[in-house]
Amino acid sequence: MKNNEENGGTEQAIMAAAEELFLEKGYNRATTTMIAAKAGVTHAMLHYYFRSKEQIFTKVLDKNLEELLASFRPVMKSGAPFWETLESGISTHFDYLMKHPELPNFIFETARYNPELMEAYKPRIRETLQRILDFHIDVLQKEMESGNISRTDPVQLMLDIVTLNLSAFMFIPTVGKVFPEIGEDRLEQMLSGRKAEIITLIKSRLYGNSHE
Amino acid sequence: MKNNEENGGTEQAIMAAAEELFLEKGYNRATTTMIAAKAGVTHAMLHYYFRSKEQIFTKVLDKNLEELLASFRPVMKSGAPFWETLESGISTHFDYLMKHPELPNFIFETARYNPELMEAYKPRIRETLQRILDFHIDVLQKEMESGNISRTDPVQLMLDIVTLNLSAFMFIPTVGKVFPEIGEDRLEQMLSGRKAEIITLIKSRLYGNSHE
DNA sequence: ATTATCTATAGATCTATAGATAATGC
DNA sequence: ATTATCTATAGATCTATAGATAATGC
Repeated sequence: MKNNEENGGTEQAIMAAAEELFLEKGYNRATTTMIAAKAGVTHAMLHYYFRSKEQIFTKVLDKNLEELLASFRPVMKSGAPFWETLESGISTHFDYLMKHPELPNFIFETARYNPELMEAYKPRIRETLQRILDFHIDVLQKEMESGNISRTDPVQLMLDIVTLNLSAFMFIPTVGKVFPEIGEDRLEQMLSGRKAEIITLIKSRLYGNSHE
Repeated sequence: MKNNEENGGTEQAIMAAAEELFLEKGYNRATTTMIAAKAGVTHAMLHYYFRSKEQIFTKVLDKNLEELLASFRPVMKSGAPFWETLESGISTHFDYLMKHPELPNFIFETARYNPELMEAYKPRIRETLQRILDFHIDVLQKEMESGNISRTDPVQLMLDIVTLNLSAFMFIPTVGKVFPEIGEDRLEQMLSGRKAEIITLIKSRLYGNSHE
């Protein structure tokens, strides 16, 4: 009996099922039993290929955390004028999340309820966040000194951007869970409307706006 | 053997323990075993007084959801000029959450992973949110027409305010769980810094600001 | 007699492993 | 001989209840 051709092998089938369930339910609520069922394999197979639930989860987390960190990177492609750079950063970040809408909640859930599973990634997370912060502190400082933008605490500004972007993807689908009658379409609309709104919000925070 | 004088009776002790654990861990992760242990009573007592885990949870949810909905109400004490009203609304809402920092995450967690437990509350939630929205649509419309504020989609503006306020209380403590070395003080600072920042943000969104 | 408590246990479910069995690659 | 799979089962843990026992209020 070999591998299980269709889904690219048993191991891949397990990984795929695990990823889907972990992203949807988080570490504690997604059981190995459910994962096996969804992958269409016997329960014992999970342990044959991965030894433990924690190890499967770690593989899933690894991949997805890497993706979330990557979503912050394009923010820092520099060269262009300040606002253009920042705007395209926010925009790229938002678009990235649009393609992985479950990402913010998955990482949040893990960070909050299973922080020990993130231990190994702490240095890399730290480093990424620090780098982003340093980059922006610098640029913001210069812009503020030349009077181009309002005075702001860089940490707070980063929190503005990050929490606005992330929470869009956390809250809107959750509202949909409690009120399914709102309809996918309407929720989609609200979500994609967020992007322009967030950019406008940050722009007027920095530059003011003249009642357009 | 009567009641268990100290903690105001066994029933109260169970409720208190249950509330603490449900708020911290959510419905699924807080087990009846843990609740009994924390309350210092035998496990059977939970079922003697409340019959089921679900019923204990419902009592906790009931109380806390009521509080969250109440946190939206003061936003609508009207009479004063538009911006004063809105600002005091945001501020009051933020202060309210400051006193119940676990509230946003608790309700979010329940809505996302146990929406069926919120069924009974849907009408009241709907109604509260609708009322707030209607109120603001009205006032915003007027202000926009007289050219006092920038053109905005009221739903998006409400999302701005609500997600900014709620996510402050969800993300900052969670960052603290992954990086305990940041320290309570620093986190407290970031959190209370949010309030002024959020108000400034919304104000400049509506009125612009002249680089102060 | 009623109310409160404890002990013991049922029945589900979850993670994990041991050991038998079948297929594949030499 | 190695690799993959299945069956069966161990051992934890979780929610829930039955039934015995003790305290309280008449």
